[in-house]
Amino acid sequence: MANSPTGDSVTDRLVRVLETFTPTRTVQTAAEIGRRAGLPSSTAHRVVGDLVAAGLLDRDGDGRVSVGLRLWALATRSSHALRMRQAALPAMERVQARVREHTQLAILEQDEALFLERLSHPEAGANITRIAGRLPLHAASSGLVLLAFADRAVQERVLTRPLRRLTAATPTDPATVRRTLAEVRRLGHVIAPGYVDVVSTGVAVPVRDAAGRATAALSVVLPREAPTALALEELRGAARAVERALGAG
Amino acid sequence: MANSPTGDSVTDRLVRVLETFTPTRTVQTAAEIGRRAGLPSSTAHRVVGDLVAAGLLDRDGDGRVSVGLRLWALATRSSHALRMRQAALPAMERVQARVREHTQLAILEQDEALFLERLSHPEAGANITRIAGRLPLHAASSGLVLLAFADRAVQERVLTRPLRRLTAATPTDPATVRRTLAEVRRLGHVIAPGYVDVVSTGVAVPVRDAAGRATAALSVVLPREAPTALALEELRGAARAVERALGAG
DNA sequence: TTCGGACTCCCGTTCAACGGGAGTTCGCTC
DNA sequence: GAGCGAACTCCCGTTGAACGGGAGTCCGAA
Repeated sequence: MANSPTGDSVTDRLVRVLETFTPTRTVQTAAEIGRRAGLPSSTAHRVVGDLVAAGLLDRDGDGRVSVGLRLWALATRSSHALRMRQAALPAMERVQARVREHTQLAILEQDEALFLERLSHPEAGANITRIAGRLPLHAASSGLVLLAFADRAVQERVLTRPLRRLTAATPTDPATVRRTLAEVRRLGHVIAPGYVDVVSTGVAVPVRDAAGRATAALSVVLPREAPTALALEELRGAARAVERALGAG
Repeated sequence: MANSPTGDSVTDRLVRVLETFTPTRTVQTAAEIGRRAGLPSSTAHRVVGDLVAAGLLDRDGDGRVSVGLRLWALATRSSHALRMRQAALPAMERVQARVREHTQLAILEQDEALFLERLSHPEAGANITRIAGRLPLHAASSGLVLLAFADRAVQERVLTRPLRRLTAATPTDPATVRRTLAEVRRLGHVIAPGYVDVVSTGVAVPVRDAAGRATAALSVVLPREAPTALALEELRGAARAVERALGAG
């Protein structure tokens, strides 16, 4: 029946189906989903029907479906993301007001940096990241602090896999990244010029828990050659504020 | 096998499991989940294990589990909630800066008002609603505008079911609510004194689509006897801004 | 009118999920 | 430290729900 050799439970497939949706592809037909998830047509239609019935997908006027609000409502029961966001927002607003550039909050998820929140500044330039967007840990400034203060196991896993190059400046040599991580641990911050986007520099600091691990990263995206001192100072203060808020909450 | 008589697919059960989590109960043991979802012990443990493997639940140090970040990441592929939130946030920030009270964004979901976002004001009092929280449509000011500009079918469904009383002031007579809805349609806003919480008054306006239906509601929570004129004016402006942003986006 | 794609329905096959039950671990109480 | 209960894991025979090939419908484009 299942032609796929490795573990393919109903739950796995559900996740696969949901993952066919991306920020730029938010509505699809059942047939498209089936093709992308590798399901036979009749199965795809049945599964999509089930998910619509359960409210995890919404069917619009025509046959097209999108990820359902129900799922959003269920997901917000995720205490971690929500609590982190709540704890960080006030501090992020302060940073953004002073630095007047994009201010971001990211966490480590599935060996990538997942951006939970972003405050944009109208005067600031364009920005690649978006809420719920992801970037590789070795490239984004947020990712580097997350990685620097993560479990050794995560570091090994990430560094033994090929490191994707986003720009000419992206470090893709594991040894280089290792040196950067050591430096990050020493300084408590990272400055990543052009790693993600040639015209901008990311500045990031960790939000750490009692055990010293980074539970999140706060970052600011500056123009490539802009001074970083103010951003760094603000981020440090914000990180401490978030740590206090998490401890208190 | 399935002892439950009515439709009980794997997907349904997955949703039931996730729904055992609430904003105040964000971590549970597998056994607790099983009890609350009405599953036999061995099944509960197996199912929870599967969900953890799929990343939809996270297991912490001990045996306890919480809703996984993975789910959050999947859910944010829900274009509707995310786009609405993005479109509304700037306008909400303006309202909050001027009115200096809790400012909220809600949408209609599963015949309830689902709060997508809330900006709290430190000077403002306590507030019942929370992000991802829900309130009945006939009680919350947001709910009333959502209901007033919703499909007739939704209105009938809601009004033919018993209307829950939250405070002495909550309207629970369908005829009264109908009159209120007509009024809301005429005025384009609603003022709900004490319906949800005796000490506060909700003021809400609809964000409408091209067809005139409410796609969301913006609201402000004021102290019970506070003047509402400023809030109303700000909300109206904000709603128009959100409508423009949605149209442009 | 034909063609192709999206979708629905049907139905025989089959295997993965089911859950009872036994066993293990842990922490608490007396 | 014996006894107890709860949480959890593992095993395994049963079975019915999910599977998916295939045929049929609908619709729009060529």
